[in-house]
Amino acid sequence: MVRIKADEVDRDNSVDKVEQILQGAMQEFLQHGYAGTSMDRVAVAAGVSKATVYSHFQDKEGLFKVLLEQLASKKNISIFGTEPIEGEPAAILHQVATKALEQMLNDKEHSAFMRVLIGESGRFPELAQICVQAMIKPVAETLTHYLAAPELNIPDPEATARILLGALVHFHITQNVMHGQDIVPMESDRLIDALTHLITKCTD
Amino acid sequence: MVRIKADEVDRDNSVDKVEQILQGAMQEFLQHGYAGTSMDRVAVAAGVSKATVYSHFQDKEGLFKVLLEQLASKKNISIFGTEPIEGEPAAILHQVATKALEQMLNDKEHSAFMRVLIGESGRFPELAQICVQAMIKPVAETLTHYLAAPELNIPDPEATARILLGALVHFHITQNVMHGQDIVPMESDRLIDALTHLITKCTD
DNA sequence: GTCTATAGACTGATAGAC
DNA sequence: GTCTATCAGTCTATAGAC
Repeated sequence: MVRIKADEVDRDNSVDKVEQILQGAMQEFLQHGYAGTSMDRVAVAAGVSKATVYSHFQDKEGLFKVLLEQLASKKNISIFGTEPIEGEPAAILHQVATKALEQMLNDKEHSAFMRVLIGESGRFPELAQICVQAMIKPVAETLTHYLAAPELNIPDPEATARILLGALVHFHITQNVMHGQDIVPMESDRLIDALTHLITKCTD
Repeated sequence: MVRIKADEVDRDNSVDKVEQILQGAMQEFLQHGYAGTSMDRVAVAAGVSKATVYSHFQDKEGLFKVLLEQLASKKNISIFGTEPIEGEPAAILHQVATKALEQMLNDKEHSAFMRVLIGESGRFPELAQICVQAMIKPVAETLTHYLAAPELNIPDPEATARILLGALVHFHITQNVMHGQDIVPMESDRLIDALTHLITKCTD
C-alpha cells in the first residue's frame, strides 16, 4: 500500500519476488539498522506478505546477510569501477581518488550502507569479514598496483595503498556518514591535492 | 544479577545512581546498539529498578545521548592524550601515530563505541556531530599544528592532518571494528613507517 | 480437482514507559 | 509490577494456474 509495486503481475514469481523483497529489505535495513527493522515493515515495503518473505528467506538474519552481501559487491563496483586506467601514475591516482570520493559523497545509500555495516559488525562479525573481502581487499590491491609504479619510488606500496584508501574513506565517514561537513569543513579538492602531493612530491 | 554492582550502598543516592545507571547503559548500548538494547536489561546491568532509571533520565533516547556524549570526551582524551610533545617533527609524528594506533587497537570498548556511534549516526545526526566536534576536530587541529612545522615543508597541513588521521582511524576500523585482520593483514609498523615516510621523505 | 504461493490473522514473548 | 504496543515467526484459508 505504502510503496509502489509490481507492474507486471505474476508469472515467473520466484526471481521477481526475491528481488522485490530484497528491495524492500534494503529500504528498511539501511534506514533503521538490523534491530530497528521489523519484518512486517519489510513485507509492506516490498509489497508482499510476511509469509512470502519467509518462503524465500530463512529468517530475518538470513535476509539481512543476503542483502548486505549483495550490496557489498554492488557498492564496490560502483565506487571504484572496473577501470583499467592507463597513463602517468600521478594522473591515474588523482583521477581514481577524485572519482571514488565523488561517488561516495554523492551516494546517500552508500552512507547508509556504511552505517549499517559498521554498526552491525559486532553482531555479525563474519558478515563484516565478507564485506572487507569484497570491498576493501580488491580496492587495496588495485591501489597497490598503481602505487607500485617505479617512477613513484614508494618503498611500501601496499601500506601506502591503505593510507590512501583510509584517507578517502575516513573523509567520507567524517563528512557524510557522521554529518561533519559543518563541524570540520573541507573541500574534497584539498584532500585530493594533499594526497597526490604526498605521494608524488619527490617525483615532480 | 548478571553483572557486578554497587559495593557501597545508598546515601548520596543521586550522583552514585546516575553513574551506576550510565555504567550499566554503557555495557548494554555498546554491545547491542540503540535499538537492540532494552531498558529492562539496562536496569538489570546497572543493578537498579527500571523506575530508578526513568527517574534520572527522561527516556531511552535521553539516556543514550548522555552516555555517548560522555564517552566521546573520555575516548578522545585516552587515545590522543593531552601530550604537549616537543622535539623533531618527524619523531613527534611517529610517536603520536604509534601511540594512537596502539591505544585504539588494544581497546575493545573503543571498537564497540565506534560501531555504535557510526551505526546510529543516521538516527542521531546531532549526536554524531557532537562527537565529531569532541573527537575529530581537536585531534585534527593538534595534528595540523605538528604538520605545520616549517622543516616539514607541507603546503596544506590541515588537509594532510586529515589524511594522517584518516589512515589511522580507517586502519583501526578495517582491522578491529570490522574484524579484517585475517582478510587484509598488516602490521601496524608498516602503516606507521609508510605514513612517516610519506610525510617526511623530502626532508631526510 | 489439485497444487503452489499467497495474504492476513494469530501467538507468545518482550518492548518502552510510568 | 503494570499496561499497551509491537516484535518474530507460524498457521490457515484461499486464489488462480493447469
